[in-house]
Amino acid sequence: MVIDVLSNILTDASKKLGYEENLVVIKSNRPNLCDYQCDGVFNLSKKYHKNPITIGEEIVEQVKKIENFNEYFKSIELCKPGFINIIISDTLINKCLISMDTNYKFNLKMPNQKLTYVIDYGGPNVAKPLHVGHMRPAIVGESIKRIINYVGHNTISDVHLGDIGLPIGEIIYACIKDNIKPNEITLDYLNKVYPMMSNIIKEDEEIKEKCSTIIKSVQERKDYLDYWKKICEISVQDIKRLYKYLDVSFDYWYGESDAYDYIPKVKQILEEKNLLVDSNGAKVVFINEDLDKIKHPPLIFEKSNGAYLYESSDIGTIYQRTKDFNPDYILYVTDARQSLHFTQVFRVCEKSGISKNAKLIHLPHGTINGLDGKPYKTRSGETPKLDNLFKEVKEIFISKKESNKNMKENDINIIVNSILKFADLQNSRDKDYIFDINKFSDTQGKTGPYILYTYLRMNKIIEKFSPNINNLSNNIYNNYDRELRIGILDFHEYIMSAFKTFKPSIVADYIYNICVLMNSFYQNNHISNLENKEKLNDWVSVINLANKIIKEMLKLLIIDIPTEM
RNA sequence: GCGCUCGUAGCUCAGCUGGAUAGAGUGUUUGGCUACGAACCAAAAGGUCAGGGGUUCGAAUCCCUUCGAGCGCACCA
Repeated sequence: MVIDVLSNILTDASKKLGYEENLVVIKSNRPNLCDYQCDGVFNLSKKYHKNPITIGEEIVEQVKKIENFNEYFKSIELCKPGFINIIISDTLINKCLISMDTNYKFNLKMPNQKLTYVIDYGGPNVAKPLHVGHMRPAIVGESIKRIINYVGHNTISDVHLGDIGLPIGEIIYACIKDNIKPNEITLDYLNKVYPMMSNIIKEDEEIKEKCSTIIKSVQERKDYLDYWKKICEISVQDIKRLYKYLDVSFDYWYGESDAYDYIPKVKQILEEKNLLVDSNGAKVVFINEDLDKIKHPPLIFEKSNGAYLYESSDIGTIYQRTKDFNPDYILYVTDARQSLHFTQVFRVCEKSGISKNAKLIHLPHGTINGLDGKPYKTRSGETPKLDNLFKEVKEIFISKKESNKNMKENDINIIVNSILKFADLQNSRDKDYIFDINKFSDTQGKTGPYILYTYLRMNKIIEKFSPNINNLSNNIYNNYDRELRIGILDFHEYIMSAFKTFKPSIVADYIYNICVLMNSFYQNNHISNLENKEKLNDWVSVINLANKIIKEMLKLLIIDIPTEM
């Protein structure tokens, strides 16, 4: 908002001087010198073969000539090699604050055209119990979905269950061997049997072949369907329970199995386009383009035994999504290790026209590793379960303070959620990280509880005085005050940047910055016993606006606010 | 072998479409609750941005290269 205003003023000034280039203003990286800076003079200097100091001074002089200069600027000057340093006026700051507080979504500009984003995240396999590694794609995906919605676009979310792969075959095999009937299957049994089968299969090719045959009959809807349905039912129930705890929700609970209905159609399209090639008995699609510098391996569409793989079902899913939803984008939030897979799938869809107008984007997230730096593996059987994680963090939190023992159950759950989510979402989504229970139960410093604590302590004052932003005066009283007000104005850049990069960590950064500024302001200015009523209303209004923003931004990180803590 | 990702403070990480003196948290040291919530605030110390070269007015950021780490490469998902 402020950045746009300033950029426009500077660009206008340079155009008046005959320079054809947009000047971009950014937040200052030398806050002791100025609020905002413009580095564009160097480009102009190169383009017009003039000394940057000369050009910079021309532009500064031109800006000083504008009408109402004082409404926008406290000062503008050229520094050393050619930076334009800007200190904005208190009037501008306060005007922006009022317009943020009184407009929809803090005066965030809504897009001219509403686009549709299909977003695929979560993707748990119904055969395997949820472990701590499943939390990441779930909350990263959910957060990205909420950010896209917030900036004004449509989203359609699909959990895309892994419900028809080899692991299910393994479980059905085990059921038959253990003489367990479909209605006798329990969650405990499922949790136990998969790691066991997984180990057996590694050693025994013959059993693996049998499991493979079983799942093929399921894929063809020929046999074992009662087992399959029961396993899915039990597992999905538990997955829903855990997602509910995380407040992660989906518009569709489709699975890979739903894509199987579209595989014949997809196969037909690929055949018509002559893309399907026989290779060692399997049917594959070669995806290399002439211009490629690197060789991509072909995608296997159909196994030599006639069964399909998740490559095939993913293509089927894209066919279904473009047909049913006609999206502008399809986003996949999955582990970074799948990036080759998606390169292959996307290329096949683009080559064959199956993806229509939809842009296909893989948003990889890093792997969650154990303390040894290696990814958790379900098959080892040692992976910490999600349930245990919740329980452990909760216990640690309660033990932190005597008074925590008396907190309401719901408040504790909210805070535990904030601990987990803020710890996770403040990391760049595409980097691996080491899962450390101590890190995940921290309540001091850059953590969820710090944010919530800040919000609640500010809220006490706000409730006491019911501020009115429309009566905001033109004054700013000290540096703590000014830094807070300017910090709030960063809102639009942060939210748009989070949207453009699909990175929740940028939202987390903004929230944290505001909280730091508020705490600093709070601790260095005493508010509630001010005798100057105008000053009192000014300060409480600013805090109130900040708190309103924090509340909405926390929603984007799937974090609620407790009644007390 | 081919490819992808990465290497920033003791530890965990921001910053990467190039900008001025590289930032947080944590840990360490110190100060602050008879003023609105100390899960807080104020301050100090802590860096050859893995090494080397290049591009340029300017490089943690872009290019090349060496070293180191992780991951992926045909019928698992």
